[in-house]
Amino acid sequence: MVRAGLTAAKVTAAAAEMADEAGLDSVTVSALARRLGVKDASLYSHVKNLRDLRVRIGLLGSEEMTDRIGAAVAGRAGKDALVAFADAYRGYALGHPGRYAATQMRFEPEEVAGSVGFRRSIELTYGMLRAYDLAEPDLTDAGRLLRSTFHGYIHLELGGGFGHSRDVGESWARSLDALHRTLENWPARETGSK
Amino acid sequence: MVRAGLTAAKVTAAAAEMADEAGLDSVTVSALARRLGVKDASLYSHVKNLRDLRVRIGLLGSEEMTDRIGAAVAGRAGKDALVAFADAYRGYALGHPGRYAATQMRFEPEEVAGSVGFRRSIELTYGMLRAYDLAEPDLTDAGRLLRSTFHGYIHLELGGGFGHSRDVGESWARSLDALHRTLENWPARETGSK
DNA sequence: CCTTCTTTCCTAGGGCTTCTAGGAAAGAAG
DNA sequence: CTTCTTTCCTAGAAGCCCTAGGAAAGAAGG
Repeated sequence: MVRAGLTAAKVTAAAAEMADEAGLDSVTVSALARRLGVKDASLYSHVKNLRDLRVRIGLLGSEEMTDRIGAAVAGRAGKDALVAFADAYRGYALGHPGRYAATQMRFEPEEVAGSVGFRRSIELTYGMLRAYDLAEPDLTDAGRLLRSTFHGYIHLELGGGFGHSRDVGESWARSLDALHRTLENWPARETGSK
Repeated sequence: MVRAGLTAAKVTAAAAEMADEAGLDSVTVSALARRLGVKDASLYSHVKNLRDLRVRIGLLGSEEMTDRIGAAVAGRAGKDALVAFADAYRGYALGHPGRYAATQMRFEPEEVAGSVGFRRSIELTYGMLRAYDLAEPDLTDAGRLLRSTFHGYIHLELGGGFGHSRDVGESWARSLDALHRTLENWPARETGSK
């Protein structure tokens, strides 16, 4: 019997490739076993179940993604940092759609407990926002707006939700421009203005 | 043999309820058959397959949602219209998370061909943006930014992506305020400003 | 009323999936 | 060379999607 020499990390890496190629939903235990030249049951030595497999893809993706974003924003501030953050975010998501989708699962607290990706993601966001000189709760509100916009854009773009007429990259750049101005002129509390 | 008296519409309605209660992924042919007191195979007289069932939920959702949004924005303009649109959007999505998720599927052209929901959704968006006096391609860019933000916000909120500290409704209201200002002061082309 | 047609629902079954139990053998550790 | 751990296996239960072919309920027509 020639062994395949699998480990949890190798299994996860193969699953992540599959996810990017064919979509997260098509990552199944049996399809992955076929790809690895192994029987279904053998994978259960490395991974608890299907859910666990997908969670591992998500944790891997969040770490890779925050690595890239961290490198992109290093030494930048203000609009430079915003654009670098956003482009690294979008670039990773478009290049690794399956991994990205896995980062958006609804995780249980114990599933993300030992992972650094998600914590670092929050730190990076707040670090980038520092230049805009906001105080809580505006900081939280602005962070939520940014995350929502980034995620929503990518989700719609990956889902084919945008028509083909106008280049999405250009729309994206213009939206970042608009967001930068929004952050610079963040509305004061209790604005009565219309 | 006592008949259940099913039709495609009744099957879809039951499926939509299931989706809202337990998530779109848990809408399966066999689970739906159990709920309706019928054998799996019987549902295939009303629905082509699982995909078709979920598409029907999405089309139903898009029509219900645009009905609500249309009623909300009627007679309003400017920021009033924006807030009415956004609140109706968020209200429907939070109240019907399964239906909403189904509206975000990747549809094939022939699947949405006979449906009015998606077309009306575009019309409503452009109608609401009319007050901001934008010309193409700014109109498209602004529309994409709005859709992304709305969808991203709801997706993160439904996915438990926001912490519990700050009230999401308040963040939402502040973000709408910020978006309104963004639309009012939409950046001119080729801004060199930082 | 009685025949015919259409639609709804059924049984039976194939094929794919997840996952468990229990065992064999490869490779590491003593 | 023996012992232990880990990897991988076979076997099988249970659930899912979907098709084929048939029965019966209800509608439509004579």
